[in-house]
Amino acid sequence: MAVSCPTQALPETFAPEFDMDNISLYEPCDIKLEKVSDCAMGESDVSCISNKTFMDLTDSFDGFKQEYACPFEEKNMKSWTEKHPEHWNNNEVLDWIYFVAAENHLDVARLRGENFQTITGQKLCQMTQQDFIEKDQEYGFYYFELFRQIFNEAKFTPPASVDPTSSDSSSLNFPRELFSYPQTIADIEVNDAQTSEMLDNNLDTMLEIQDGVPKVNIAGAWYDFDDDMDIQMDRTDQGYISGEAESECDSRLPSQLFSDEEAEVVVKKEPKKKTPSRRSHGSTSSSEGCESEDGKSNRGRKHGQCSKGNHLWEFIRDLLKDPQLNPSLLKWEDKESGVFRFVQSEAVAQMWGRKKSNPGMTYEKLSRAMRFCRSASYFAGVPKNGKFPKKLCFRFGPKAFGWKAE
DNA sequence: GGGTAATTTCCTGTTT
DNA sequence: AAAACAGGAAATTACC
Repeated sequence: MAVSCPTQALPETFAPEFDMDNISLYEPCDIKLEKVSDCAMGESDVSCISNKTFMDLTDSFDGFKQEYACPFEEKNMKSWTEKHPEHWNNNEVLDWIYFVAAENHLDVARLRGENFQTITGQKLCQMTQQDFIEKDQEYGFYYFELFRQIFNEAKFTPPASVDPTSSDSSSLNFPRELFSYPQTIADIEVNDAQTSEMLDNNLDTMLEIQDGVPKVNIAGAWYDFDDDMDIQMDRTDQGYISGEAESECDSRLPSQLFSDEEAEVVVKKEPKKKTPSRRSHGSTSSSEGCESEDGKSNRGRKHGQCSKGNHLWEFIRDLLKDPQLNPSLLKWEDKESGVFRFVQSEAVAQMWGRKKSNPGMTYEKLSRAMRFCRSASYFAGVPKNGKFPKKLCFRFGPKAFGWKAE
């Protein structure tokens, strides 16, 4: 790969600190369209940023629209594609990190996604190249460049310019080249030989289109990749909100929380106080404070999160069998007895979430599912003989198979 | 439509 | 103190 010296010095940071008070997320329809790229990153001012509330996703994605027409028409898009990166919450940042990794065939075993776990979009905007590299020595530079591109080149338009009833629903499709690398990795002006070598090495084929369906390869098994694109969001749901409005129920994505109709109301509302105790055993009270608009609880699996024959223990087994992921992501503690340990627990959870079309997946939830699998004998208790770490360790149980076989 | 399996989500309390 | 563990409860979807 050709490595060229930067022709232009990168800005120290993406942008100066923004004055959030001046950033209006719900501008009226007569806002004029303005390209973010018109104001160079690093010298941007608030007036330049403040009008950009919604990515203009209408142009230059015909190929992408065709390729992903079905998933996007029937299903939904990721909430981070609907906001300026500055407004991403930490879940959206993490979702973007892993989306980019999948799109660009990065080696997730070496990606330190968990280091971005608490980073919000606003924080990301303020991070220097060095900050990115500190978060992820291998891919930090790459993500820095990518994020800078998104920030500089993303185009925004006010929400009203997108008609939710329009038959051209594909206009909501996100600009793939803004979130994956546009042409080739070589386009990044890499001045670090190690980084460039690393990027070269990570273009192994993990993603393929099979029968028109994108598939990702984990441990030799192909998993549907179109599922990864699913977000539980209504077609008409174009919510894009400020971070402050997201506190009603942390686990729900903003896009799941707000429809067009309710968005305006919600942002005016006082943030709902959390009920002190929700451990009521009554039949209806358990979901108070966290109900969707139809009054139903947010609990339980959403559409598209079905198992489809791919169970959690199988997914874990397949990860362990993948030399690219084992031992970086998770590793055997004692293969003979089936004891393994999560090395990057949140990264595994993110991968599981991607597989299940569930961007809200966390290690906490994954581990709860693991404990259910344990009670169902797919996993078993780890021997408490002091031989194994007390945390993040699990063991395959009598109902699991195929983990020992080569 | 009912029952069941396999989660997902949320929670409180405990242990490391 | 924070992270991880434990497990109850309720909810959902897929499948039989």
